[in-house]
Amino acid sequence: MLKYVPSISDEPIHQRLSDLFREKISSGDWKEGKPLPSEAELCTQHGVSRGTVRQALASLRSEGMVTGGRGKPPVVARPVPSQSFATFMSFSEWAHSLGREPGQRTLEIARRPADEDLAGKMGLRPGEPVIQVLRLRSLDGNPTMVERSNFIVEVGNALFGFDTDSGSIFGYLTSRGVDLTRGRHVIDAVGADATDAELLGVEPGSALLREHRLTYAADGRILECSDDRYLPHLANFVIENTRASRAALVRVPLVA
Amino acid sequence: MLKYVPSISDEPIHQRLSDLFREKISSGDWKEGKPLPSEAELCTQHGVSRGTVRQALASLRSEGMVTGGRGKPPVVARPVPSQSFATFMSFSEWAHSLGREPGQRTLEIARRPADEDLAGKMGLRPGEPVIQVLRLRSLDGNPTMVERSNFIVEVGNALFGFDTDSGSIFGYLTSRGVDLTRGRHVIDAVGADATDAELLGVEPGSALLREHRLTYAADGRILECSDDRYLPHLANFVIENTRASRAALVRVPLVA
DNA sequence: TTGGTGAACTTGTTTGGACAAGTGCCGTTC
DNA sequence: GAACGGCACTTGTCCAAACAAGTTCACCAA
Repeated sequence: MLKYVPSISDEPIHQRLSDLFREKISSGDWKEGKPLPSEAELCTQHGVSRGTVRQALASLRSEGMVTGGRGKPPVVARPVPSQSFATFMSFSEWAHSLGREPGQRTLEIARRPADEDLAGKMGLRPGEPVIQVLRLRSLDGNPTMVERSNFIVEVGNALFGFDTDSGSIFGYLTSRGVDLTRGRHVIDAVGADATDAELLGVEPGSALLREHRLTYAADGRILECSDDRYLPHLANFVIENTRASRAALVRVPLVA
Repeated sequence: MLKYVPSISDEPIHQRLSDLFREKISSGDWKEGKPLPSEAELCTQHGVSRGTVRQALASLRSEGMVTGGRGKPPVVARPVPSQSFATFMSFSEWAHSLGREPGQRTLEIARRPADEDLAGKMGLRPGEPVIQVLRLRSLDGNPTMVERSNFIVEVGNALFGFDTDSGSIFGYLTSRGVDLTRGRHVIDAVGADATDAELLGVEPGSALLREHRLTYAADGRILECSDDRYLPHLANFVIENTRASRAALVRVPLVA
């Protein structure tokens, strides 16, 4: 088997391929609604076996970017790629991926005991200390989101050595070796409280889009619990699902 | 290869396996946080090859129900399975899957020309007629959501022969052969207007969670455009993502 | 007791082959 | 010209094998 470029990267082939395919789609090289090359063609083009090509395509399928069926060639369904873990977890990463400039103004960073509600969510004993950060995030200078984050001490203490006005907490923590691996996001709506209203420049009680997030480490510990409130006319959430592929999104009821 | 039960079903093996695994998890047979049997064990248990078992597990992985890594046994990450297409698309299906009783009161069903905004969203010419349905949906008798649906005439006309107070429009349409295959959902927040406020029993301007949906046919035509507004303390949306698996959810900005 | 080595086991990656099932096209036939 | 049949091509499914890479745990040595 002949490899044209003996890649330096140690990423598995199927992952490099799916990244390549994603890029071909987002760059418009493979156009929406148009069929992409057959599996056999992709095999010979990249010098890999069909299993590997299928593995790469399966990744795109599960994201809803590609559809297709038996006999029919696969078709580009959605030109907008789904977002990587980092892009979805980090406001800064997200902004950069859009070519926008993220901004942040830290209003408070404090260490205080968790109240009962927060302790319950984070699996701590009530009164155990957490590091709380309150920031106003902006896109190209426009206030967009109020971010309230709570970190466990072990993680949060590292933040006192970081200028939270300088950029991404997510990026800083990962560069420090904190292994954020999983996020659980609950999306609902909430009326702006006095703080939200003042920071975002809206009337108190205005509808805000809230993303309530729990961030887990690889071993299952909860590292962070946050409450992000977006101006709904500046950002929202999109999901696609099809009969063939289940969406990872779930609509849940809340018991009264 | 020996099959214990030569199944009558013509579903592919990997799909039957993934359904079985999903059921084992939701029934508590495989408990959250506990490792599940090794791939080799599952192979011998079900008399299939490793590739097939991995294909079944990949399905669960992409839904975030199972995690794992090289060397480590796969672990049940989330006991709540993701929702099928029907469960996520249909309020009635959703309620039933939770063991709750869905309710609906039709306030209006009308045929009128689409305004410019709606026509743009649905890819129609302004003034082309659509069928509009306004319903109040409830869970166990409690008002939960205001549903505003717009159907293209071809689909909507079938609704005049259906009692929209009797149950699921989604279910009725699919039973009539309408091929709803894809949904695009935009989630944001909105203040309650006068109608919402009265129906849901809240103050005008209260924050509501809005799901704005476009439903597509297999050939890509838009069949339905809806605006569902939930009481945020009664229902919301949850998504999980990990470093390994991209989520199908995307956070998008709105240009000012 | 502690530390390190290594074997056994696990999952991840990749290849190759075979068959089933669906689509599209071309040519034949009526 | 239209309908039919068959062929080429495509994707879906399934199997078997081999190696790479990480984890776990028992065993042995210091």
